[in-house]
Amino acid sequence: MSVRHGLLALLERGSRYGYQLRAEFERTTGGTWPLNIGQVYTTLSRLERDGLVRALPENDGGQRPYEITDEGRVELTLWFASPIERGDRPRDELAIKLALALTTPGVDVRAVVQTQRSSTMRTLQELTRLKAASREADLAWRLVLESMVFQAEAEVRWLDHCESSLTRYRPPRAEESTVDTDDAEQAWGKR
Amino acid sequence: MSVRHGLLALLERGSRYGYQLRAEFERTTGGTWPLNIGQVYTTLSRLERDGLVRALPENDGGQRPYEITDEGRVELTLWFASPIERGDRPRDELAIKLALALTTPGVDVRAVVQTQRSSTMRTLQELTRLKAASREADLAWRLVLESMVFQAEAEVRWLDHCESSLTRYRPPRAEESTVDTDDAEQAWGKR
DNA sequence: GGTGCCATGTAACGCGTTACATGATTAT
DNA sequence: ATAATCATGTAACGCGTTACATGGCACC
Repeated sequence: MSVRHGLLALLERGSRYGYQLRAEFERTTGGTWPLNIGQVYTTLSRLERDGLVRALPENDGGQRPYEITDEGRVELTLWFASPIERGDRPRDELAIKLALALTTPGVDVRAVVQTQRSSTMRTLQELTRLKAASREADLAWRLVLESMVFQAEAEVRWLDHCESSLTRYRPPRAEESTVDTDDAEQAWGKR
Repeated sequence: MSVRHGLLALLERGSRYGYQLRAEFERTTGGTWPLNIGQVYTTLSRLERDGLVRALPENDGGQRPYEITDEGRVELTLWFASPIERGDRPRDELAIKLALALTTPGVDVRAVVQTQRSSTMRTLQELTRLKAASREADLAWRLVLESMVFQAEAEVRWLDHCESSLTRYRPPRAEESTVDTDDAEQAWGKR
């Protein structure tokens, strides 16, 4: 929903057409998340269908600007007023990968952790470089950048935490409960 | 791709059918990200189509187990071996929301930050509760939990950072560059 | 006999991405 | 002239979610 609401927010500043919307969206987020132009048009169509946006007549330059409707303003206000909850976020692929690596035979979990750590550290360096190059006037873009820095730092800390947990952890002996036979008939077959 | 690769990883432990896959997936991630059963079947179909998985004949119980193929094992190994890069991740809705809130007229950015902060703090409490209730044996689930804790903590720190930036920041006077007129003809019209 | 869980699917839709088609204007 | 950029769209596909349909089996 980021794009949908993002476009709505941009239209709250005044009427815009597709290409402008993409450019402004990418500008305020510093080009971090490039926005496909095709998606702008399809999203505008859906917004129009839902009555949150209204298409204006094509102007001299052959451009088709849109404006936000009152209903759109309500929706936008609601978006800004409601927090993003845990359930709204997409699955965390890294967490899932590590969780599964732990119980997949033949996977060197430590290697997975280390590879990710190196990659994230590189990202962190790149972010620092970008931060140094950013104009101090552009608050929005700086905050987005810093959001990514905070996240990357947290990820590194978590990866280190994972490693030390791996060291400490002794897997429970197969006395009971845990099952990792080849075919899972024991775990599920008889019930 | 989390689900696709996740299922592949589960099948590496041995042959499984749809319902089992969902249950195991949710178990190793502690039910944090519930997995729709419909998606399991469609994903299995695509995996089969791509030759990463093979359907086995229906068994006595009317179940249709799948097994991983050699090609599937290659794909899985690749997944574990390659880190998750910045470009792979989805857009961060919170960062986008805040960036846009900054330049949308009539939006109380401080209120947005505070609302989100409260929500994230509540999440953090909930996570602490869950952590206390978790069995120490289940390493995967604990690590997933802790990943979310680290992320939530980083988010709170970032929100605080945003607030203090807002306080410090004086928006650049409209002498030059910045444009926020109603219709954006000045910004784009003449070029 | 009904309720509920196990189990397998299908359909419809939204979001997101890539690629392609078509023109107009601008720059070299 | 032709190459690049601006600008608007369409098509196809993957992933994800919700809802619905169907059937078997167990339990009360």
